[in-house]
Parts: sequence; structure tokens; C-alpha cells
Amino acid sequence: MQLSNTSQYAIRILAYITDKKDLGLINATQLAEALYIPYKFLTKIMAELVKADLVESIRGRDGGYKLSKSASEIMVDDILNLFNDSIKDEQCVLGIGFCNGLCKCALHDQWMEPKLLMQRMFRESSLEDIAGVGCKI
Amino acid sequence: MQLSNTSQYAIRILAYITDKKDLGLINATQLAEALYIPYKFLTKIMAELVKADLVESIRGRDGGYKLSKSASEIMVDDILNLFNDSIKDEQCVLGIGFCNGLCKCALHDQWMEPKLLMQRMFRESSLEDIAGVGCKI
DNA sequence: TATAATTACTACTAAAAGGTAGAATTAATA
DNA sequence: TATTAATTCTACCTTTTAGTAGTAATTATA
Ligand code: SF4
Ligand code: SF4
Repeated sequence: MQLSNTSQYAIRILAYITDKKDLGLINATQLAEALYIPYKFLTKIMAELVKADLVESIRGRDGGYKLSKSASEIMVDDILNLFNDSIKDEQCVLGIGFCNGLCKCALHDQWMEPKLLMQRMFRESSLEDIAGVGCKI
Repeated sequence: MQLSNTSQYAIRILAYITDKKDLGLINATQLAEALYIPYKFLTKIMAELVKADLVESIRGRDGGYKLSKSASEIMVDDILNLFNDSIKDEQCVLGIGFCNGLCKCALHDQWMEPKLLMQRMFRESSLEDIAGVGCKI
């Protein structure tokens, strides 16, 4: 019952980039060291973020990464979507998901609320929101 | 962001056994067919449930499974604990978990509520509660 | 133009989760 | 006692996730 390692890394990476965005480009070495993410694994994730156009990369010497759009336009859920970790409306605690209202288990109604709260948390929190507050992780 | 396949199976299995408990023992073949769980995988899970003393098994011809205690005494969270799927208090969305109150990210407070609701749902729902209501999955 | 610092690409390895196969064990009953 | 229907055990296979290695491509600058 938690996000994949990759999604967690990606969120932390983007939050960190957002936080440092006024200092210019930030490179993979800096990210890996600051966030304690294995360098090689991080560069792999970065390539996906670039491909998904959340991040822009500048190659070559003095290169690095920066956000490809404003931090307020990138939602946490956009990141989760990349790694198939977004919570779908029909997702069910027991992996069924298609029981209708007349025929539901006792977890059904109890699951609606936390699910909705998490969906909202991910969909309505932008990088702008999560960076710059508290510790940078 | 969902329970492991194994945990989902285990919950459904136990709910089904609870639901049918007055009809006597139920065997692996019946469970596998009713719940669309691969037979061989199911028997592996059953062995774990027996070892954890949630289920009692009777071997040999006419054998099968039954709950080892009253359905109201087995909580969904007991099942999740077996498969390391229970939600710990310190669990954090970003896999950190040790940030203190002074230094927290913007997801921290938003995460508290769904986490608590899920913990409660799992800890306070017994097999008695989830079986016998609505469809049997 | 050579060098150094950077990202991108390809391919592999390791660990965990999910699933399968077959034989051993147990017990009812014909 | 032989048969049959059940669980248990051991070992393996497959898929997914996590992580690593090496090299190619790119670019600033000395
Ligand atoms: S009733 Fe239960 S099993 Fe069916 S979709 Fe709702 S939560 Fe899932
Ligand atoms: S502040 Fe954020 S990263 Fe730290 S424990 Fe809370 S949710 Fe996790």
C-alpha cells in the first residue's frame, strides 16, 4: 500500500529541482547526492521525465535539467501517471473494482473516502505547492 | 498504491470461507474456482494462513479448511500483517517517514487523513464484518 | 581541435512478486 | 489394504521492479 520506489524518487527529484530552480540548471550528480538516489537509476528516471516533457535537459558540458513548464502547472498526479501509479476511479481494495452499488463488500464504502482524499492530494498538489515548504528531502 | 495481489487474494479467500462457514469444510479446489485464483498459488497462500493460525486445515480425503477462530476475531489487518502489507504509523508517501513536525513536505498533512482512514478500515473490519454483505466476490 | 563534463542509449544483473509442477503426506472408505 | 481425495513441501519458472555498467552523443571552453 504505497507508491513504487520509482514514483517516490521522481516526486522528490522534481520537488528538489523546483526548489532550486532559481539557481539555474541542476545536474544528475547533484540530484543523486542530495537525494540519496543511486546515480545510474536517477539518470534513467530523468530520461523518462524528459521524454514525458516534465523536464527539459541540456546536454553536454555545463548541462543539466530544469522544469519544462511552470511548477504550478505540474501536478503530482502527472508524475504518478508516468509510472502507472495514479489511483484510478475504479480501483478497489480487493482488486475487483466492478462490483456495482447493489452488490458491494463491506470495505467498499470505507474505501471511497481515503481513495478520494489521495486522488485529490495527488491531483491538486503541484510542484509549486510541495516544494519550498519544510525540509527538501 | 494498492495491496499486493497476495493480500487481496487472502482477504477474499477468508471472506469467502467465513461466508460459507456453516456448510462445513471448504477445500482448495472450491476456493480456486469460486474466486478465480490459480489453484497452485491458492494452496501456497492457504499454507501460510494455516501457519499463521488464521485457518485450520484438515488433511486427507474429505479434508479442507475452516477458520481457526471466530470470524469476529480476525481483522483484515491481521491478514495484511502476514504479507507485509499493513500500513505502519510512520509510513510516508515519499518513502522517507522520519521528517519531524518542524520540517515537513506539503504532502505530509494531506497524507495523515487517508492513512488513518485506511488503517482504521483494516484494523477495525473483521471477517464477520466483510463477509455476508453484498456480493461474495 | 582536444578535453572534460554532461545527458542518452543499450544492455545487463539482482531481488521481489507472482505463479507452476510434481511428489510426499495424510486420512476416509470401499 | 488399496484407492482416492485432500493438504503440504520443495523446487522451480516467469514477470516486474530495482539497480548497474559501459559507451555513445553532445556541448562549452581552453
Ligand atoms: S464491493 Fe468490495 S470488492 Fe467490490 S468493488 Fe467495492 S471494494 Fe471492491
Ligand atoms: S514531511 Fe513529507 S517526506 Fe517527510 S515524512 Fe512527512 S510526508 Fe514523508
